Amino acid sequence: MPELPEVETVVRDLRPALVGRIVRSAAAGPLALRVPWRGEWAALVAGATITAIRRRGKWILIDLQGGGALLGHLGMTGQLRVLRADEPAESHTHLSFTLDDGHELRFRDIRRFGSFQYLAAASDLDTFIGERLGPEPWDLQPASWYRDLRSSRRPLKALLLDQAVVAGVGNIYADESLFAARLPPRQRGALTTRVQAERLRLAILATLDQAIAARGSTIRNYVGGSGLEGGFQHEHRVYARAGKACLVCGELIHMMRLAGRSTHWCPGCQRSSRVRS
DNA sequence: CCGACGTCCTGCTAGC
DNA sequence: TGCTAGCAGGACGTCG
Repeated sequence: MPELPEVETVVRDLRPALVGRIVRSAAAGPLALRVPWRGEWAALVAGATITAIRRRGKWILIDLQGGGALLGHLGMTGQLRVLRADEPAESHTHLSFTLDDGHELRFRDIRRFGSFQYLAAASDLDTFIGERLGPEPWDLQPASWYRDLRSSRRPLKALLLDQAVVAGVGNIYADESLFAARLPPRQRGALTTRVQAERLRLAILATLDQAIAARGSTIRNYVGGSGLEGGFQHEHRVYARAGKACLVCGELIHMMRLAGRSTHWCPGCQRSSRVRS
């Protein structure tokens, strides 16, 4: 479910409820997440003060006093919320962290593609993130971004989904960004011009900024850290609009399978630029 | 080495 | 109305 704007919304929602709180205890349900929660982590987390909560790509980092950290990923259906400890846990709640103010941080995940793990040192965190994630979209350097696109034969859609190329873009925002940049999802990275690369970079930033302002997109399960649904699904211009008229040119939005994901685009607006010999 | 594809899991719904 | 195949905001391992 959650891409960068949704994760950013969760983190912003949770920050005031978490920073400064002390974790009293941690408890896991019987079903394993993608990374199984280890029993010994509970003792390492208990008693620690939460000093920060931040986002990197689609990952959530909760820093603990003493250098440890919790590292979470929402997968497709993950929800991370702070609720009163006396509220009954919803179905599919797999992890609960009791806080010192009568609340609990709860991780709920229907499909269990998400994960939550404890890392003992900041260097572990840096290594974990470093070997998976490229730059945040706002940190992309035009020159290296252009070089990365040019050096690959993969379709632009596949490059946008690759977290090592740019961190945080997922299926919705890849399609919306390519539409905003007027580039066809199937275009090979190697055929991208400097002008197109810059158009795409700026389209990603604009799309993500708008989505964050709308608190992300709720298609099925997503809610923010306060339990609120997102609003950006009402502003999608191609995603889940197959068969409907393009809001810019009126042609029908198409859907195809690309890089293993459903891909939505407008054949009128996103034409391949002819390479002339 | 790179890129395409299958797999993990549950729930909802489009289409028969 | 009732059933079921197929699909869903992701990441990663494997295969060619």
